Amino acid sequence: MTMTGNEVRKKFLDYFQKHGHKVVRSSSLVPSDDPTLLFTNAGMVQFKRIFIGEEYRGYSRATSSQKCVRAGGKHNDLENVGYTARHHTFFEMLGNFSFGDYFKEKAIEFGWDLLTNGYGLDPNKLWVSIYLDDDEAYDIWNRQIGVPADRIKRFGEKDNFWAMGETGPCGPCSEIHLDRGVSYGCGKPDCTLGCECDRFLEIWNLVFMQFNRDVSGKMVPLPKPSIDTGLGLERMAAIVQDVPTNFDTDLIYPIMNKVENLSGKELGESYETDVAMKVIADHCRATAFLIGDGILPSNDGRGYVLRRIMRRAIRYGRNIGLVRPFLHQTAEVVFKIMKSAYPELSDASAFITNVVKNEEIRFAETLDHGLKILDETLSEMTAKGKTKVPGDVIFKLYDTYGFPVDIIKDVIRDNKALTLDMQGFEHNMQHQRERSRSVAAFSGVSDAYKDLTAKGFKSDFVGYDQISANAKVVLIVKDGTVVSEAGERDPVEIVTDLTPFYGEAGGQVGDTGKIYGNNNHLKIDITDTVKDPTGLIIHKGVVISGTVRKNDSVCLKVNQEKRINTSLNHTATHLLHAVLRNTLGDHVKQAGSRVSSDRLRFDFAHFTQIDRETLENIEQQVNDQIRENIPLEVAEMDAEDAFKTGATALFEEKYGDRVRVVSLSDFSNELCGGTHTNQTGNIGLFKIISETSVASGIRRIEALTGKAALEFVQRHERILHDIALMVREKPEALEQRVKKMLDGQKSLEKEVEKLKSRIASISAGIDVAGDGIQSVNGIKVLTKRVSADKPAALRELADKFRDKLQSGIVVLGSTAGPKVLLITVVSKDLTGRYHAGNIIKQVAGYVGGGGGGRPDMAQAGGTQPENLDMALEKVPEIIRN
RNA sequence: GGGGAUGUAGCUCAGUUGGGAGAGCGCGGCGUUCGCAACGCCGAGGCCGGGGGUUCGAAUCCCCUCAUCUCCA
Repeated sequence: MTMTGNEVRKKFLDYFQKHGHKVVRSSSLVPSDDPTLLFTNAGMVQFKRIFIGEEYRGYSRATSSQKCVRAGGKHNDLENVGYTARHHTFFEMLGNFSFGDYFKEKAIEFGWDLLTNGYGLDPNKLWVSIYLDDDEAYDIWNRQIGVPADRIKRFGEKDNFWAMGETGPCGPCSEIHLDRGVSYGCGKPDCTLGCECDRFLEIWNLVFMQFNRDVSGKMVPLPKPSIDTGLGLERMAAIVQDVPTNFDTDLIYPIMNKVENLSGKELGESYETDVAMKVIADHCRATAFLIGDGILPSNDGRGYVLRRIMRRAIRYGRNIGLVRPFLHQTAEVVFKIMKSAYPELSDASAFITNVVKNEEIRFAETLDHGLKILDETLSEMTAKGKTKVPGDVIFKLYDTYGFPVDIIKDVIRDNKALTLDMQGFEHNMQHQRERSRSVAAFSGVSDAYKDLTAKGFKSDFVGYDQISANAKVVLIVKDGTVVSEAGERDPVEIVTDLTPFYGEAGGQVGDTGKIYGNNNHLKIDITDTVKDPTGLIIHKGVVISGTVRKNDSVCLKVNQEKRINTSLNHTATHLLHAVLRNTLGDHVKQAGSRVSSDRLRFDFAHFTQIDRETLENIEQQVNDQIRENIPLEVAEMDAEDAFKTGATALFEEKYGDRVRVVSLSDFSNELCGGTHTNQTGNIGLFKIISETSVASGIRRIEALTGKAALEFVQRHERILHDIALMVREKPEALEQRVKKMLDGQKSLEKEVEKLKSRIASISAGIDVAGDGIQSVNGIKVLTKRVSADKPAALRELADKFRDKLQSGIVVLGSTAGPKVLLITVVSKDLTGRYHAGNIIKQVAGYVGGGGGGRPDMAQAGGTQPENLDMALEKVPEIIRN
């Protein structure tokens, strides 16, 4: 009986649930409270704060199957994928966790029991590694479990000691390995556990967290040792299904199958084909899940890593003849495989497919453009007889145009005469890396709050149905440190046991207001309220009068007007979100929002600009719902239940076990912790004020509600009214009127230009009666002062004179305000002997300017109008020389 | 966060130490044709992304800004 990958996952979670573990949903691939980490890369990431004592949850045993991505950042497996049996950018990590509950003994027991009895592995094929001096673990393995001494190996810090970072919790670990038999091995006589070959497969890592390493490197025993384990799902599936690589399991193989169909190639055909198929299979899993978690391809941060993964897959696709967009098709196989474990992924399939296809098209454009530039560069080189493509040229193609180096290599491969200066390229890359290295500053939770959060303290938010409340001051922080009291003009951060103040979260800004105490002798002005990742609500403000002390009883009052306006905007945001999905399609995903008292901003995934008509339609629909005066309903329920009801959830939000679902009839249904108005009618009016782009594939709508919306409309109406008055026309007819005026203006401008040049011609005496013409060196030379206000007018005149002269030189001058305009035209037959530019330079010298131009036409100017006549008189002399 | 590139006609793009804004496709008219395609002739269409500066003069040089593409972290 073989187990499917989904069954392997289920068996693991069921086993630990049976043993008192809480089954926890996989957290998002975007770590919710750790900006230093690019992606969730291990099962313990979502429990990190619990391990270091900054957070407390209602359970001490947990188990999960965690989505993980290792690409970019510290753990980067990207370049290895495709060439090995087990490297992935995306994988699932099964794990069981103990937070100060059981320790080594139980962890080892569970692990062994599940592997041998649960998954049915042969105990005689299992090997164990432990940390050098961890005799405790040795005893458990050897005496209690009964693993013979010759199958227990001790390894050093590199292999069997785990640490979260330079400092923090750490401890020895123990790994369970499987001997797959000599057929997988290298065949060397000394082949044993630890050998580089494929015979021994590491399957399960049990981490015994028992120390805390401080900055000096000293290791202090933790009060409550913990357990963190990790078992790769794909690897386990490969073992259970008895297949050589993870790629052969039912979790991944169907994707490669699809690639075979699309490309017409077959696995096993050649090494290159196999690599390409593995790369595509792996990368489209990562792609699907990353986009599913709200990341979009972009040019920095997480989005950039996603783009690199996608483009790598596309590149390998080209190697097996997949030149048309294909990645979105293979991604559909991922939805199918993962549907039972991750239903939300296939729910978002239309959106994900769209994003992928869009990126494929974009990359194709980049490649086309790059190929064109590459061709030009290469033909230029061969023309000059060069054979080595310089490193900086390769770098420029890559850096500026995003043209992949391997494709340059492909092109060169066909052209044997050329070589690439890869060393020079690497040198440039290195330089770029050094130049752009910058510290990613992360202002985490201040140390001042750690003691409080470690106790599991959470501020009690009572602001959903009241805007003032009495409470006790629990913590006062001044300049980042805990203080027992704060006086007048002190900037403070205050935590109370309960509060009606909403802390900034989910796009809604924090409340402002006042805190009173001590019979109103104490007054604190609160300018912002934030919510830290563990649930503390922190009031930020300044003490206006009196002194605030710890344990004081105070009264907190939220600024009512701002709160109400914010609530209106928040409810309107939900309406807008629902209308957008109904109107534009299910691919519309919220990508961010900001709800404040004076406006609302909503960012969402959509590929094109929304035309005027649709926008108006959206605005109308939102207002329709407002007039329906729908009562707002709020329900608290288990997160699992909420997802089942199909409530819209955001990717980046971290949801607890209990969630709040905000519904407006059956029109809108969203997970939301924000404050709302209780009837949609309160919103009054909803008015969109702009629709713009924020990033590729993301649009932003800004809108107003209530009074602000009305004021906006009135302001615009007033402007319209004033303009109508100005042009004496009804507002309804303004458009026609203004268009007519603009058209009229344009034709008038043209008419003026025409007339000006006619006047200039006439006043210049264009018929060349001999007036002003001299013979110099046997050439007809015309110098004349004319009136022209622009260089173009002067040019036109000069051309006319030249045409009349047929052969000769024309020098014209004019004054325009404080400046002088000059022009010289030499007829074509004389350009060999006279250069207009040289002549004009000398003439311009007399009027305090300079100039130049082509041999047959040159322009100049100057700043001394009083010298113009004198300058023109000098012309014959200049030409003579 | 730090670099590089691009922005010119409806579209794709030229524009060479700063000196008359262009081509191809598309569009309109006329001609050829029974009609269409094709072809020929003529024509309309541009704050050269926006703002500031240097200069007698800026699509071109400098600074700022916006948008798009791209690399690195």
